[in-house]
Amino acid sequence: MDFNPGKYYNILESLVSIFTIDQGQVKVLLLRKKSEPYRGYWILPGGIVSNDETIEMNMIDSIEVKLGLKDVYLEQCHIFSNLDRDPDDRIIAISYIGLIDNVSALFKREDRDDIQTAWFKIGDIPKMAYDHARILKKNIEFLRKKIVNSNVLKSLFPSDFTLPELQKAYEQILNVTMDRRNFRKKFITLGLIEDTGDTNVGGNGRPAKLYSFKEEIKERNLF
Amino acid sequence: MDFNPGKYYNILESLVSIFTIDQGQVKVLLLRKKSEPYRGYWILPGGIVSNDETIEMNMIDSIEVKLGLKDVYLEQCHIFSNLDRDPDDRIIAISYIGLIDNVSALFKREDRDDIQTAWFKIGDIPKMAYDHARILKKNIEFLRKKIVNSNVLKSLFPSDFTLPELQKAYEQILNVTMDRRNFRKKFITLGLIEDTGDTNVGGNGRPAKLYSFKEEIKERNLF
DNA sequence: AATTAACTGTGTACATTTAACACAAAGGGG
DNA sequence: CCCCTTTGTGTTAAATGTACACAGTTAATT
Repeated sequence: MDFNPGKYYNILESLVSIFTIDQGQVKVLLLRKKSEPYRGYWILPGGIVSNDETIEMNMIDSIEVKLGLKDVYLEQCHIFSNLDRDPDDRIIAISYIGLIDNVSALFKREDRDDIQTAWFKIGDIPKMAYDHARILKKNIEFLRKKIVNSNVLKSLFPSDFTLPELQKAYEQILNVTMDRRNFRKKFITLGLIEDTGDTNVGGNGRPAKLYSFKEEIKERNLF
Repeated sequence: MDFNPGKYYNILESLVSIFTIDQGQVKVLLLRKKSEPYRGYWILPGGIVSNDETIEMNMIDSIEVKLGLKDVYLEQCHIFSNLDRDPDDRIIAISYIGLIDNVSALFKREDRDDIQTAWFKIGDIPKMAYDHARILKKNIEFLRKKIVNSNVLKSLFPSDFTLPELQKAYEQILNVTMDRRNFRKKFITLGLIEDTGDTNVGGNGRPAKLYSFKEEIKERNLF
């Protein structure tokens, strides 16, 4: 390796698609760009990685400082290094998916002058800056594979969820419909969840039983 | 983003675990370190990423220049950014898996004074420098998932392979044994391979039929 | 109080897939 | 010609997935 100054110096940004369940809808958190270029377009939150921190550390910091969110479940997804990502600079993007339950999501910081955020349904994404639409798409694809190969959705449903709620999340992410009875059978016979003994309140019909995930998050074929 | 010089400048290296089939054995290509630190230990091949190339370009170049190999099937695996990876420098590693068929693998460049390479059985890895053992392990784990979710092993068996050969590759990578008849049935009923009409020669028992993969590489649940 | 609407919980029969298993076929070597 | 080795094929039982109908619980309506 020679020392041609700069040649081997790269700028890295971390980008995250944070998902949550809001009113039964799977949503992703986006940030509105306040300045040119792409003013008014939406972007994935993230930060520039310093050379004295890990990418994960940077990700956690960015999420906490800019969004006010803590305890986001993170998983590395993909690196984007095409030269034309940003017309001005050469920046390599490292994308993550993040999962946060609806209660923790309430602590999201209020919008300020310089930061405006919003949750969008994953089927209804606004116009996005740079190649962020592509990155988000890849991240959703990643999440899709993840939820059929692990109980990772535990992070969206930390405790006391109903099976119809869980099923709706699966249906939205996988973009399919499932049979209620078979869905229930699957999760119970796989031993993934347990009945808490309680039922929920305020629904429209018969109250649903409340469940919680038994095991920690780990890989396991579900579907 | 401020312009504190250097703060946001990162050094990236690409590292690849190139797999092939050699005499029925799944092997990975390693490079022997000729200088301190870790002299004599083995490392994954790779290169430092310049800021005028994509990581993939760098990977392809490194493989061609240092190893003399072309047409390696590549797939991104994981990023390692811990601060203690290398005691001297802060280098972020981006790992890939590479697959190359046994014929193309023959074109590997001869060893020179500064580069010594060798193929190692994946169950019999030598002592490795830095965190490369960990990275290789993660890459093998990645390959493992990959072969049950896609026909990616097509890159190791470009044409005219026998089913027992293919099965042995699966068994080594997954570290299991499988039933011959069920294995055959699986690949045939899934429509993944087709009979070429020929049989191989020089074996010990009954000559095996030769097959070839029908489809291009794509994701699909096999096991 | 009875009825209706909306939603949840449970069981059962059928189809499909996986898993286990035994024997015949083809070549090489004595 | 027999023996050894390895490959190719079919069949059966078990497990899993799929489709489907009805009963339970609550709130709203009459």
